Amino acid sequence: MENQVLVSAAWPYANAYIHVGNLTGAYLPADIFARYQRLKGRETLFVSGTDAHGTPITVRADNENSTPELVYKHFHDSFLAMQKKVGITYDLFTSTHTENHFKVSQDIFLALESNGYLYKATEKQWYAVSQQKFLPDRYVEGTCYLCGYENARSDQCDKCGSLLDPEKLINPRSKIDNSTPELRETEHWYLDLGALQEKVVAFLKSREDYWRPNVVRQSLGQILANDLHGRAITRDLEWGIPVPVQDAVGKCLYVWFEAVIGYLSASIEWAALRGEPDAWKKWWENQDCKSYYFIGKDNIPFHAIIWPAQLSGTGTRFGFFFEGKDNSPLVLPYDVPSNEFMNLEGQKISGSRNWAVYVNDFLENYDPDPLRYYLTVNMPESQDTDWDWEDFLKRNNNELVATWGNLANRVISFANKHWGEVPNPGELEEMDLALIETINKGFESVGAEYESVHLRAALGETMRLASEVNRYLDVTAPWQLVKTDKEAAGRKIYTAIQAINSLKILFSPVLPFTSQTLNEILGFDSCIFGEEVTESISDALGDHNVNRYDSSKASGRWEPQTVPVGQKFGPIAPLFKKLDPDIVAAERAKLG
RNA sequence: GGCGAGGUAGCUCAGUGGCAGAGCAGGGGACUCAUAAGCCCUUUGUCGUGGGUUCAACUCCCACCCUCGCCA
Repeated sequence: MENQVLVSAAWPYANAYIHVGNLTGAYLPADIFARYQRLKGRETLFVSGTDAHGTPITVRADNENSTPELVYKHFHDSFLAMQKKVGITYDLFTSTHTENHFKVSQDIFLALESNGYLYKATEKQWYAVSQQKFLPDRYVEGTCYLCGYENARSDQCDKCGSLLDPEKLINPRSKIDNSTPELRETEHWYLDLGALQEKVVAFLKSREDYWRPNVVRQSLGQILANDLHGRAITRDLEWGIPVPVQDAVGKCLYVWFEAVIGYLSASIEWAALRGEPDAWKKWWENQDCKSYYFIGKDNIPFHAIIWPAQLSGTGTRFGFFFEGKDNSPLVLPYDVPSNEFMNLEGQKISGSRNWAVYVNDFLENYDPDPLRYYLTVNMPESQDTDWDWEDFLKRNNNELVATWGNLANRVISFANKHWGEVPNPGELEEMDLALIETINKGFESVGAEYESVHLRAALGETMRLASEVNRYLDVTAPWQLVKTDKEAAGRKIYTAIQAINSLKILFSPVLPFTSQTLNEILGFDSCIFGEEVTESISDALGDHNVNRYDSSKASGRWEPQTVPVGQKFGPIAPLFKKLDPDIVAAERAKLG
């Protein structure tokens, strides 16, 4: 079986904090999937980073009297902190504002150009004479030529919702100094998507049978209905990656073009940081490697159409520019398991209306595993779902605490009270062997769900197995047996402990923190997973902080587990907290 | 306007050409190791609307309505 798996998650944009919808849309499913792959023993590379460039960041910097670099770093650092707290274990989480990413992006540009997939064209853009520079569309406001709204952006009217042709805007004015801009011609590079259409369609069709229908059907339908057309990949901007051509003064790569290249550049940076600069090729030049892109539905066209087009168009020329010799073709996405959206209390999540639950805020008051549990059990895998505080409370108290946390607690407390260690079972009986067999089979049944990226189903199956153990206890009633036949009672408790010990691994992709706690309660000093570490890296662009996954102590394996007879327990404590119903009203009051 | 997703139990959501499902909520019961948790039993549905294909449609086809997204 193939052994390399590339797991990647969408690159968060550096002008907003991460909320629960972002987390469940892309970062959490990617992490759960990566953890599962690591437990399976596959060589897993899980990368992402901050999307640092583009106009919205420049706008924010101007509004805050700051600089784009400071704005991006502020949010980037908040992402790094969030990831550690909620347990998103990237092998590398970097940013697009690195020397490495600049070079890789520029080399992809050059490779596409060398293969004939770029062309130049002239268009008209608003130019601020007062500042002697071109203005991005959203820097220009004026009167909407469709509805007459006076504060429309040049590319979109917020009043009537229409996308606008910037050139037709009435009474244009610069948002910077209210001066009147003029239209000037400017030359830009275009990616010739039309010439790549055939490759993209073939790519999508070859994956049609196993991709989620909302991803592949929309993409194919869109292309077949409208055909792909050339798309500008450069802008007149200062904050971004310079176009690697002599006469391209003041021009940068458009963010949509360079951000997706981050998947490749982050893999290359990861290899370099590891001291094995060619190691990334095991994932990118190895056609047996399966690459998964976890994204929200807003990102589907970029990952299902444009990124495959960029990779196809690059062919073997990237290596030529990057290191002086042609590369083997780069691996196209194996799957793009896009999620839909999570709403909040029935309404769309919106930062500007304060209708959001931010991950960092949530973790001030609650633990990460209950968050991961609720977001997984309610993950928008096939349609939009809703975050509802009352539902969160109930699922925490009635499912996570009651079924799984209580199971672990009741068994271990009972064992500790009567034996003070894992009891000797004597000879196991049919019922005991049957339970162990049921749980052991879980590594296949739950694993099968993970293999096909059905995370909700995987968790549901795991919970069902936990219920099996609760049922076993109820039937065997060791609390009665212990009064008459202590060895028989020990046999039941020994069996339940073995089951719980395996469930610890089965739950661990979703609940890594409490699985580790349980590991220690059961008397082990090993670590199931590695650890996320923040480091500062210096390059020609300055410093950037990254998160890296240190797997040196990770020893968890996706296989049936055994606790030795006589093993002493660690400090015993409940895995989860039961929450007070009052939090529902309190949390709802914070919204809006 | 074009493309696509969704409309299933009070709630959140699975599912499928062959007797409508899970969890939660509601009702009843036996137990007591455990975070008053767990276990057993149990009620509820015009499967968006109207047609069609079929021995059989929630499922396939057509039209329509509603919600959401993408593109123009």
